Amino acid sequence: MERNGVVMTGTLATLADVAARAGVSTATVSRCLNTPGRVKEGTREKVLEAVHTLGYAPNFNARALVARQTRIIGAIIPTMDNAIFAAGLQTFQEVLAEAGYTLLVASSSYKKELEEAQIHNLISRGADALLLIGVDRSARIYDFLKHRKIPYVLAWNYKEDKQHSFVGFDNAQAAERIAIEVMRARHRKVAIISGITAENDRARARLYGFKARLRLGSEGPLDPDLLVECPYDIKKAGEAFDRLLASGKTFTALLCGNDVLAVGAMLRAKALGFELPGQLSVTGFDDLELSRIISPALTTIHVPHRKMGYMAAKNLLAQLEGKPVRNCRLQPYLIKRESLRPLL
Amino acid sequence: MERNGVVMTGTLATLADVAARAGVSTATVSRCLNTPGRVKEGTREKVLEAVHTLGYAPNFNARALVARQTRIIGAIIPTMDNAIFAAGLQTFQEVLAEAGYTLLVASSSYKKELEEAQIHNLISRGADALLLIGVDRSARIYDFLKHRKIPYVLAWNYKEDKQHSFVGFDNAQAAERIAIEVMRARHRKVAIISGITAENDRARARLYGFKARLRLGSEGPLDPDLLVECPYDIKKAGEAFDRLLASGKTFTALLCGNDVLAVGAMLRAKALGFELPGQLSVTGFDDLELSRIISPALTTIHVPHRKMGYMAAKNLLAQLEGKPVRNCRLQPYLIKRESLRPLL
DNA sequence: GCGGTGAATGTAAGCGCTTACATTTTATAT
DNA sequence: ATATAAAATGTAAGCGCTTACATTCACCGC
Repeated sequence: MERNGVVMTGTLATLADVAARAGVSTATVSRCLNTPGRVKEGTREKVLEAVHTLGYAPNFNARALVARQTRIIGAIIPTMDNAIFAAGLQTFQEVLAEAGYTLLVASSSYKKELEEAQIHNLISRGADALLLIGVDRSARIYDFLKHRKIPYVLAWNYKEDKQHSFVGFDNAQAAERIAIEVMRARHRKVAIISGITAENDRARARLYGFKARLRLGSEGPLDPDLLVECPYDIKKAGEAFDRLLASGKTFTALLCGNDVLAVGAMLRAKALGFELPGQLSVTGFDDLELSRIISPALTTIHVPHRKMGYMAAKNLLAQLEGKPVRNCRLQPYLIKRESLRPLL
Repeated sequence: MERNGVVMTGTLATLADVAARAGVSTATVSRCLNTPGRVKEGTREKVLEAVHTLGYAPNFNARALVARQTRIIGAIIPTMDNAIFAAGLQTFQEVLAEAGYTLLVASSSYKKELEEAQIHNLISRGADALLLIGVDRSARIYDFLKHRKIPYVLAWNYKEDKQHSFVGFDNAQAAERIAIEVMRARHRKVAIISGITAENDRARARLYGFKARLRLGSEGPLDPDLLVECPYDIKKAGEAFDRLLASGKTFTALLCGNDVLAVGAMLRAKALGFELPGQLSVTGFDDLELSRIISPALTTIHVPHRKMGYMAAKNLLAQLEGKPVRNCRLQPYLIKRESLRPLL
């Protein structure tokens, strides 16, 4: 029974089947596949021929069991639902693929316990290394990783901390940068839509940066009515904007912890008849594609997504090869577009 | 040596270690973990205690080797780089996770050979089932899948074809639907920006639908100068728009094979000073978030992303349980927004 | 032709787990 | 109490592969 040159047997071809058909031992077949240089030309041909006619594909699980590595790298991202992590992850994956690694992606929905479960899952599945977002997780997890000697890199955040491998940037500082810009534009009544800070160290750092600078620029601390937290979701951000309005307090600028939030708020504001940026200035964070699409185009903080993905992959690869690695501090920068207008 | 209640040994805890510590056999430990109902209360406690203090995590590779299933489901999508597949995949993943499966995502960059390699890779890694996009791939691949009895579902397309499991929709028909709308709006000079048709059956079907209806509405076939193909990328779509303009031919409406293309073209058109939709009507396809953000908001075809992800997951799960499955034909529909304006 | 050498190949152990089957313990009926 | 069935547990084979080590082969100089 043969189709497309592949012998169709009831059961799957194994190394032993290939060996039998090629008239060699399983060891030779294995070498043929993994270290072709170590088998004689003629033998190799016989084996490859057998591999081909039997439609043999190696069983990675068996291989992983003995070789103690899977060449799988796991990534746990908070969400696949919006574009925040897409570009970086794509680059990350490309670099890994080039090095013969496969990326296994899981998402934690911004939940700590879920993330811990996912980490265990990926490790149990034999992930050789891990990409994690942010640094804020229990010591138990880091102990576990250290115990099992699993290389990992923390992205989207940066700390002067030799304990972990960081490939990221200082969220608080970048947030301050944009807050400075808002103050320079003479806005003094400023509202904030932040990401949910409870389980997200980046959101927390950004909010911290916003507040720190706002406090300097205006008199006294931020009015709690002018701060709302909201998941990174366009529709929810619109509702958050409504809540801000409902407080009855006025504000001339709106600082958002992320472009998705900014876009959601702007869409809602426009629907309510606000004239942007004349009546209200809005700023974002992350420089997603969205920010160039919305009108007025969003003033935001550019985050080097692709570079971050690239550096994270390189860092992990280096760790896996036992090479020394250095933390990588990326530099986000302000992008001025039209959504922030100076107050007269 | 103990930290956080986890005994730190030089080497990793195995089933046998747990068994030894709990004073039972490996079989009991295994049952404890997989079919807890089959071990006595007291024993279970001893075992769980040992699992916990040893920081034991099962080795899925070993388990997969003997159990002949990994509870991994592979998905190969053309790109992770833009939002097209994100929402559907997120839902897909959620449904799978609930059923105890892990999603392994790979991307093919719209390249057929790369996709084939990825399929082999995922199967070698023990994927129990596969999610594939579109139907257009070599018979060799389908033979391979059939030979290895790997359940798979094809999404984003639909054919009356009992040979494969489809969860998708008729791209050509939906494309016709929007073309009809453009004709109704009395546009007769229409240009098209299509996705790259060579390796993408959805793009091909959409283009086919556009052309079929345009031919009916106007006299004679489409002017080849008014058709360009372009990858799903905002910037490249802007360049495609430039090429259309460079032909010197006039057109009052622009049909795009995807929202990303439409947005790219609109951004470029706006930058060139076009007034939209007064001077030019544009339509998209897919109803990505982008389409509500751009101004004027995009008239497009809504594709039920989440439902598709949900149904694809359910279909695969059913196949894995040996239940009978039916193809699922989703119904996309026209969404009228502002980017298409009737000609006077 | 011979021993010596390195290359090519073979032999077989064992990676960590599940599970069929065997054995022991416990519960139930008489 | 005893026989019997059912529940709990143990024993051990083996999943498909890699690799240390043993063996065989091919070829060299003398």
